[in-house]
Amino acid sequence: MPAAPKTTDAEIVRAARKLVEARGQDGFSMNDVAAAVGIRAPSLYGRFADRAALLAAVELEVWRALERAIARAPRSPDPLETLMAQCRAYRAFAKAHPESYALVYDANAERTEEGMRARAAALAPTMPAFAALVGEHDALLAARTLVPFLHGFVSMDLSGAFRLGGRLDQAFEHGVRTILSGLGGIHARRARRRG
Amino acid sequence: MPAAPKTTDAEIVRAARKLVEARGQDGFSMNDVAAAVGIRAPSLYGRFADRAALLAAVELEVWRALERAIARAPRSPDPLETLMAQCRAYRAFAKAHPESYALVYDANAERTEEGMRARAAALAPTMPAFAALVGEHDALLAARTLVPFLHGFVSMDLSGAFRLGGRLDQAFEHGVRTILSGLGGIHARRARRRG
DNA sequence: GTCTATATGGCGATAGAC
DNA sequence: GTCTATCGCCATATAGAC
Repeated sequence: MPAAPKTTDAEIVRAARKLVEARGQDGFSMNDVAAAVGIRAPSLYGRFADRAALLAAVELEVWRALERAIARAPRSPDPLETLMAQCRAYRAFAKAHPESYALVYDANAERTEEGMRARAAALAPTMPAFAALVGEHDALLAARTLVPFLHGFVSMDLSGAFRLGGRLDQAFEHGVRTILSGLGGIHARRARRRG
Repeated sequence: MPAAPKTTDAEIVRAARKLVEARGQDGFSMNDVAAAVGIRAPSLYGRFADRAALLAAVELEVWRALERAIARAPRSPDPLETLMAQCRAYRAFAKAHPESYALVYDANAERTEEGMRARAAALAPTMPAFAALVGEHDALLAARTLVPFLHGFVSMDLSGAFRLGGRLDQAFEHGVRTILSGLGGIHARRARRRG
């Protein structure tokens, strides 16, 4: 009779994510994770191939959490206000879970197809507002301008690159509005050209 | 009579940077650095307090290299074209030295006053073009919108977040132009209001 | 300033019993 | 599925001689 399970994969991933958020993706060992769920390190290898596989599972959880955070942002009849609220939700998530956020954008992580899909899904809730603002035709292009700004802003913030003090919020709002304004202008010109 | 120096601090930093670029900031040990300059690991501690101090010295070198890369970008009578060229230089630098770039924006690194100054200096060569485009008064605000986009774009690129293939260059140019257009629009409106 | 020697301890991962 | 035991490795950092 085989040994009875003392835990579940989900609980292990949850524990690993907690450790990542507390001390960073290099700040925990397989031993730590095992101890957190009441088993020994070697037992983890029966469930996850290696440390990288466990970390990849954590990454998926983080993308899903970000997706929920964006989806929960308040909607408005004005797509611009909806997008602003979603941008704020994005930034708030990164500020609340800086290590998780750093994990999913780590340049040295191996890119899995599943991870890429989870990332796209996380940003999907913004697409209707983009479409309403600049039209279906330019929605993707618009996202490809605004999202890098979002990521850049929060990641510069997390890395301590800003010295703006209380004006950070203003700078963020200003940046988002500037970009949406630029997008709107281009959209208007294109629409005129298209007649 | 004390032992003669076999190397210099500058050579050590250069070797460390080469190792960072080859294998990432966690991909080398004090032993590796020492071996690369022909000494033993313990000898490094006579020159740098610890590993973090050596890494901080590498960071300074990277900022200076980025500054040179931006300063070398071709200028044009049109500030918009000057800024485009500087943005391309920024992106090219990050693509050419991805691990160095990741190092200087690492969220977990300790922020030194010297590092912050080096970062500001690296971006200083863009300020005249910003001022020419949107006026002295809005130059800083403009940089605080465009630079996060730059950083976000290249860092998403480096982390494999894009699946655009050859259209990456287009997306980059489009993003920069959209932002500059948004900035220009806001500047024009403000100038009208001011008088 | 550099050396040898070493303290000290962690890590990921595997073997094989139960 | 979990365990104990262990391999094999490499790390940062210090002590003290030259």
